[in-house]
Amino acid sequence: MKLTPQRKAVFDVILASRDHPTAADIMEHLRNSGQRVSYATVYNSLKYLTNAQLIRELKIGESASRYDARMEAHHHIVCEKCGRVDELLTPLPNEYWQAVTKDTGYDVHDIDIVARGLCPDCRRQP
Amino acid sequence: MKLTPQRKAVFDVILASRDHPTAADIMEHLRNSGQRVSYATVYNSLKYLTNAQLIRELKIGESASRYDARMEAHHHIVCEKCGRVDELLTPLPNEYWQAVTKDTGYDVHDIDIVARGLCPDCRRQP
DNA sequence: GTCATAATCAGACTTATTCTAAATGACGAA
DNA sequence: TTCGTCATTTAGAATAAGTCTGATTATGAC
Repeated sequence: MKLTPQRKAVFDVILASRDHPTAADIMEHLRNSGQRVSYATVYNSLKYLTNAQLIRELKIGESASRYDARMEAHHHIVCEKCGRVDELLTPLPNEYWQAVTKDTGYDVHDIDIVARGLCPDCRRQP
Repeated sequence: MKLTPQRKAVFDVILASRDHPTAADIMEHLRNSGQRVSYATVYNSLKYLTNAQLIRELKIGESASRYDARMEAHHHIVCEKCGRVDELLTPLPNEYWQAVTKDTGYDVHDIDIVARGLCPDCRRQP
């Protein structure tokens, strides 16, 4: 009694979407495809899926969190013009981790990167 | 008619605080020091100061934005236990910028890093 | 089938932030 | 000075994202 139909439905929406949908996007998608879900369930599902490591939550400085079903280590890049969020697969060099540990004295668990700029499409149209 | 007394007061609070205060922290600080300000003014001031490049806004995945009066290029590291936010001065190597540009096709304007881990104080007390 | 527990639901609530409309203040022109 | 204009401040209403509540509805174990 874990991956309920609602949770699976939420997961499927995230998997299918190539963008990184927000809770509201997911709600809209589910409603449009004729499923009746409550907001509480969507958020519950997102939390469950995050704990289950099936998705991850992205907080990239917008008001609403986005969700990503790609679980391999990666970062994100946001277009400042059209708002689209792409995967950023460029890995951070190991020396950077080491330098952070050394410079801050922290036990570093995780380093998150959000780049910003103009996406290829928006570069073309000024 | 620009850097009004209220805006200066907000700026001074951020300058004086070694932590990175939220709007609510700033409000509290001002009220405690006997100044009557409205929330709208605090937010207006924060926006003005940000535009004037006197402070910057930090969105590090918490619900509330924090504000930082240190303007030189730098990043942040958050303690997962006590929540404190420290400066992360370790610069990102130039090759990383180049690699991001190459890998994504974006015109990269800015790369933001938020590291997470255990601060030196919290490492000591398990 | 019965029971305990977990998940769902609608809607109320909270928190951070923005908006609104009225009041205040600063400055330049007459 | 007095006026008019326009930016700023204010209190409180409005919004947006997310969480909580209490009642209802599955689900699986027995």
